[in-house]
Formats: sequence, C-alpha cells, structure tokens
Amino acid sequence: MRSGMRDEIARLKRERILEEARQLFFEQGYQGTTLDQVARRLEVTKPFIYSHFENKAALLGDIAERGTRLSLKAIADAHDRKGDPAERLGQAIREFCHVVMAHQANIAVYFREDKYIPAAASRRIDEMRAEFDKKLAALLQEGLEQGIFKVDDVRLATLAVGGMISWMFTWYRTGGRLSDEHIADQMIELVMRTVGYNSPKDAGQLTDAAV
Amino acid sequence: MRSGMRDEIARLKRERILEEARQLFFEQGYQGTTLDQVARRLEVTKPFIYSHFENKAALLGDIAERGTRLSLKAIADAHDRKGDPAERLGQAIREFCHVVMAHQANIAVYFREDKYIPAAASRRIDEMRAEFDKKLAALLQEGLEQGIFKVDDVRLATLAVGGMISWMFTWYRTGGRLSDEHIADQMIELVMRTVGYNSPKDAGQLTDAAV
DNA sequence: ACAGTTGCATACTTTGTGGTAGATTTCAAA
DNA sequence: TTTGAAATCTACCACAAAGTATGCAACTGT
Repeated sequence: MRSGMRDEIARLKRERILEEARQLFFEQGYQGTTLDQVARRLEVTKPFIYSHFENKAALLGDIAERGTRLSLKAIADAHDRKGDPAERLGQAIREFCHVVMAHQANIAVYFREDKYIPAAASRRIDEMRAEFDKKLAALLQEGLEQGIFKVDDVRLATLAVGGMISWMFTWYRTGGRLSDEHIADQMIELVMRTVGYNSPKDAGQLTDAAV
Repeated sequence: MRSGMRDEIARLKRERILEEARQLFFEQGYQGTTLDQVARRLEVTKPFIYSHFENKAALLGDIAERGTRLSLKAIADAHDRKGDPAERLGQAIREFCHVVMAHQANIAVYFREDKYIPAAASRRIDEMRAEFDKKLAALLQEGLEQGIFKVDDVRLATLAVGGMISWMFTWYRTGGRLSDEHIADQMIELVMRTVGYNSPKDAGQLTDAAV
C-alpha cells in the first residue's frame, strides 16, 4: 500500500469525524455534545477521534474555520473580478447565500460557539472575517464612487448587508417553501435595494412612483 | 418590616444575580461560566444563588426571555398604533435598534445559548418570536397594500429586515464610532430602502438618477 | 430580651466527560 | 507464515462543576 493512499484514507476519516461532529454540534451545541456521542455515530470509540484530532476543541476549530473560509471565498471571488460593481455585488451575494444554505451547520456552529474555538484557529478566522468585511465594503465603495449605489455610511451598510445574509443560518431549512435559487435571487434584490441601487428593470417604476 | 419590603429585597437580589450572570454568560458563554464565578462576582456563595433560582438553566431562561420580550415590545408598540405604515415601521425599527443596543447581552445570550434554555421558558420565547414576526410582517403587508412598499415576498423581507437589526448584537460596541441615535437613524434608512419605500425627501434624487 | 424563622455559608457528594495508558487487533511486506 | 508497525479498542483516571445537607447567624415579631 503506497503511503499516498494511507494519507488519503486518513483524510477521509478526518472528514467523516468532522461531518458527524458538525451535525451534532449544530443540533445540540458544542458543550451539549460528548465525544462519545460523536464516536457512537461513527460506530467507533473515543480514542479513534483522538488519533485524528488533538482534542475536542480542534474539531470545533476546523468546523468554524471551514465556514469562514467558504464565506470569504464567496465574497472574494466576486470582488477580485473586474467589471460592474452592481453585477459583482449581486454575484457575491448569490455565492454567499449558497454558502450559508449549503454550509449552514458550519456557519451556525461558528457564530454560536465562538468562545470555545482554540486561539490559533480563532486568529485565522478573525483575519478572514476582516478580509470579508474589507472586500464587501470595497464593493460598496466602488459602486458609490461610480454613483450607482447610495448609502450614507459604507461601514454600516456593509454590516447590514453581511448580517442580512449571515442571519439566514438562523431560519433557513433544507427543503423549505422556496428553492435555494429563489431565495438567493430574492436576497440579491433586497440587498440591491439596501445599497440604493436602482436596477435598470424597475428604474421606470421608481420614477413613476416618485413623481 | 412589612412583608412587601422583603419581596422587594428578594426581587432586587434576583436582579443582581441576573445582571452578573448575563454579563458573564455574554463574555464567556453559558457553559463557560460556573455558578461559583457568578457568586464570586456578587461576593456571595453558590447557595445564595440557589435560594433565588431553581438552577443554572433558570438564569439562562430569564435572561433570554427578557431579551425576547423587549424585542417583541419594540415591534408591537409601533405595530399596534394607527397611522402611516412607513412611519410606524420606522418607529418599530428605531425601538428595536435601541433594544438590541441597550440589551445586547440578553439578545446575544439568547441566540447563542438557545439549546440550553429550559423547555417552559423556551415555549414562551417561541411564542413571542412568532408574534414578533407576525407583527413585523403585518407592517410590511400594510405598506404593500397601500402601495408605498415594494417587496416580492413579505415573509422573506421580514426575515431580512429582522436579521439586519438582530445582527447588530454581533458588532455593536458601547461607546463606538457612532452614537446610538445615529446608528438607529441609519438602520431605519437602510430598512426603508430594503422594503422598497421611496421616502419623500430623496424621491427627487431617485428620479434624477433613474432618468 | 427571647423565640422562631429566614437566609446564607461551610463543606460535602455526585456525576459526567475530556482525556489517556496499555492491551489488542489488523494488515502490509518479506 | 511470520513479523513489525500502525490503528483502534478496553478500561480507566482526574477533575471540574452542578447541586445539597447541615448548621449558624441575623433578623422579625411578640
């Protein structure tokens, strides 16, 4: 057996552990979940987990870090592109929405269990969050400078928009009333309004309403 | 000593216990805080707490319940009034913002420690949240029917607006860059845009931008 | 001043759970 | 088949923290 395969198996096992831990942390809370429960779900015993992770907090750190990394990537990808800020903001929000919906447990666990994340992971997460805010704010700022967005305070608007989407982790349910695509479309619409963008399609309507 | 005074003293002691517990739960998490720590802060011992509360979870229940009750009241007061939906929504958001800022710890602890709230308190809280959503949604619906708001999905817009404000508990810092009043004003502005309201004051600007 | 009651501290028990030492199995390679 | 090492289990420990039995002290009312 090549050692490359062993690594691959080890990675797979880590993934399975994280998967069950994430679900249980999400459902019962971090402190409300015992490692024996996680082990039981995997049909293994506690030392199995300890042979793949330093300790319980390391699981939490990995779960939280992944959620943050994906959120950042969603915003960063759209930000780093060139082109119309409105287009790019829409894309950023769409991706972010999908991350929150697809990785709800990671995001929820991160925000709730913040306090128990190991210092090292916590530092990395803080950096990513700062980057997230910076890039989202930059998108708004660009739109402002081109005169297509209108907000009084970019920092506050960034927090408002970020919060509106992040908050989805509290109410989103898989297989709910609306499709993921539909939800993302709607949220984009709401965000665009929030930043004072008058989309070409209803600019006429707004004009009519205003006069 | 009249027995009325004894009750009053007992109530005061309960308040002090809740005050310290709330602060510690906020800073360190519910499970991250021991009752000995709470007692120490009050310069008493653990049995003092147990002579005023059933158990640790009862503290959490009271803290969370208060946060929810105040949030509901903010929205309900404005909702139950008569008059212009835009005016009343603005008022609702203003009050809600102030509740989140003034009672940040209650709100934060509630959302984070959800899982550990005793069933009885949890039921009461769920009812209040349902009422909160219902009244906020009703305000949006009213504005829609009068043609002064514009959203595709009232339910989703309600969640977005509620989330945008609730989320403040994650970033608000007492004595920060902006005054509470200023923050509330700004958030109202953002919410109004989100629900598609064209305030009289900048309707002209929007028209200019649109044509 | 005295009796009775309330309120709280001292000091203890109990339980749950994170973490680990050492035995045991599994499995690849010779 | 044998061997050695890696992986995993059995069985255990240590300890923290929730919750409590007991008694003392400080008030209250007579």
